[in-house]
Amino acid sequence: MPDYIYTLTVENKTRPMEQIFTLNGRIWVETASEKILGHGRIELLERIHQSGSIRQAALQMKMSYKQAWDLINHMNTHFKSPLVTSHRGGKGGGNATLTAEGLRIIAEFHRLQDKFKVFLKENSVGMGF
Amino acid sequence: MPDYIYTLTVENKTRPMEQIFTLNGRIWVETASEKILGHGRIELLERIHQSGSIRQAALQMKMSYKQAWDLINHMNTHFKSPLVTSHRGGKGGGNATLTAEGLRIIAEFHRLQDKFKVFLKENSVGMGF
DNA sequence: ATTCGTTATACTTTTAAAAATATAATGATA
DNA sequence: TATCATTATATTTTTAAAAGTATAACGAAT
Repeated sequence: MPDYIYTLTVENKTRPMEQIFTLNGRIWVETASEKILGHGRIELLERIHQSGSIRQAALQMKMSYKQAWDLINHMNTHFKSPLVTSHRGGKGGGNATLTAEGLRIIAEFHRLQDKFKVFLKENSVGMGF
Repeated sequence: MPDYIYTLTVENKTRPMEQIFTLNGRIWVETASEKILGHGRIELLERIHQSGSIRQAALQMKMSYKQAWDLINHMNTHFKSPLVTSHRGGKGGGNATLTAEGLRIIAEFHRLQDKFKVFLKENSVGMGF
């Protein structure tokens, strides 16, 4: 910087001059004791749907196969009927597909999620922060 | 159990017969890169307000003093003005009090939280799960 | 001046969650 | 019947977050 230019720095290191605060959040489905369904599980279901494989879905989400399997198993045993059916052996080594109930659950969650997005947007503007 | 009593168990271990699913969620305030304010921090502010002490607030929440201090410091440096002022030494060893801005932020967050509670209740009934 | 309980800060240890690893089971296909 | 990639499951290792520990600074009250 040439020495005939002078600057006055008003902001400081720890508190940037302009910060944009937004309202964000998460919704999920739970019982009295545990979480049943949320963001991550829905994405997992969707990736299983498009790949036909638990392993591929897990890889795409950088999640261990074990974790993916545990989540699916948990959902399958906590909804009235399973959301995912899987088979091992055969062509490709095995496969996993969504049940009609699984697809319905995804759609239902998206419906809620869309309403929630509207809520967040509406309440983000004019926040007193 | 006497042997003349017979029982028929219909539910199974992994899937209790009747499960009540409810919608739950959390909201918070964030910038593009980090969380600024949520549930826990609001509770911390409130407990500092009523106890006049960071240490007591932390103890009540079973949180380490360090964690409490870090959270407060983070808030103080990320809002336009500090939410908490603190002093060491003197009567009682030191103290912490909320600023007017701190009290305003609590009220503002509660306002949002109340609206969110309504949202959750409205969308919990008739959920397709 | 000494005591006291708290604030402020650095450093170490614990803990729980997630990932990684290992291995058996499976069934279509070549 | 040998191969293959995957499902299913147990066990071990890694990791990051939180808690715990230690210590200095502080100032009112005695």
